[in-house]
Amino acid sequence: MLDAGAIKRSLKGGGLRCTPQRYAVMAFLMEYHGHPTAAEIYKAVNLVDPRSSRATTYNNLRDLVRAGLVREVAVEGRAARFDAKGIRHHHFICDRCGNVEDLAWFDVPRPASRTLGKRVLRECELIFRGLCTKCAPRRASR
Amino acid sequence: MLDAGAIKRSLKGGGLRCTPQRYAVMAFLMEYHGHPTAAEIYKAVNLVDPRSSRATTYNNLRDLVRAGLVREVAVEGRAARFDAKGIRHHHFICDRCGNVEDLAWFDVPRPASRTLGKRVLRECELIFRGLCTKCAPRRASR
DNA sequence: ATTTCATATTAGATATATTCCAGTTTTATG
DNA sequence: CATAAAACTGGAATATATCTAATATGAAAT
Ligand SMILES: [Mn+2]
Ligand SMILES: [Mn+2]
Ligand SMILES: [Zn+2]
Ligand SMILES: [Zn+2]
Repeated sequence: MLDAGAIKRSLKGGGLRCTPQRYAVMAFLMEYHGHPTAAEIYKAVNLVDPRSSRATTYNNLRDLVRAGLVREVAVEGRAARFDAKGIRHHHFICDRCGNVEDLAWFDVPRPASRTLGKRVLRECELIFRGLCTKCAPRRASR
Repeated sequence: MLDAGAIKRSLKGGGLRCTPQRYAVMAFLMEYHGHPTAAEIYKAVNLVDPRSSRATTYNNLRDLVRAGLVREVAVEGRAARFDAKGIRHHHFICDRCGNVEDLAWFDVPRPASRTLGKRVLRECELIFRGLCTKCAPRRASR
């Protein structure tokens, strides 16, 4: 479905104006199941009107990440990838093709408060690495 | 101390020739306690002879990561950072200054093999985020 | 409905990070 | 020492992301 009112409200909640360009980025991330790069998002939202510039796409992604609505996943050597922070989940990143996949959430033990010291903990991110379903067999058979 | 023979052996073990440039990168990462960028490593190893080119520094870091001797930490929007894979540990990355800090290792539960499916799991990486000791107080008092 | 202005958008330039290239040098082996 | 695979080099090229400054717009207040 994709409730337009809900998106609008969540933008407002994050202190962000609801502009067509920003709405388009958020809506795209919410309905697209995957982890697109900024370039892919830019392209996708521009398939439909109105046109959004590259700078605006980057600006909006930055703002949405700051507002806690979107997560940015840094992948070594490649462009950053994004997903809407819907249900909590972990990630699996393929060594070979770089694909980012969702894994069901499970709780992660926090570090002992002694080891944290004066640091302020906001969140934790658990990334599993290896070969994805598509890459695993061909690597094994080589 | 930094055992030259040990470094040489670990390079050979990873199927890598021991060249002065590659040795310098590995030795630097082993004695330096921190998470330098490729540019910082390039600069550091060139303070002493022999001179290493930028391309070679990148090539060697890539090879060392592939050989499992070095870990690459991707930080969103910034240059990748590297550390020698000595003792297992987790990372804490500061939201504000981007600094990467080591946290004592503790075991992380693996995802159920049912959820992994045909994926081949190699390792897991746990990253904690928030404000580092230096950034925490000033943010709190603002 | 109109005014207002902080916020957002734009195209293009710029900055930063990383990889590629093709010719030369070096390492490790026998 | 001869050999061949691997590694090195500087510079060009590519990829990614941010900046700039002029213009436009959302939404709150009238
Ligand atoms: Mn995800
Ligand atoms: Mn580390
Ligand atoms: Zn894959
Ligand atoms: Zn900090």
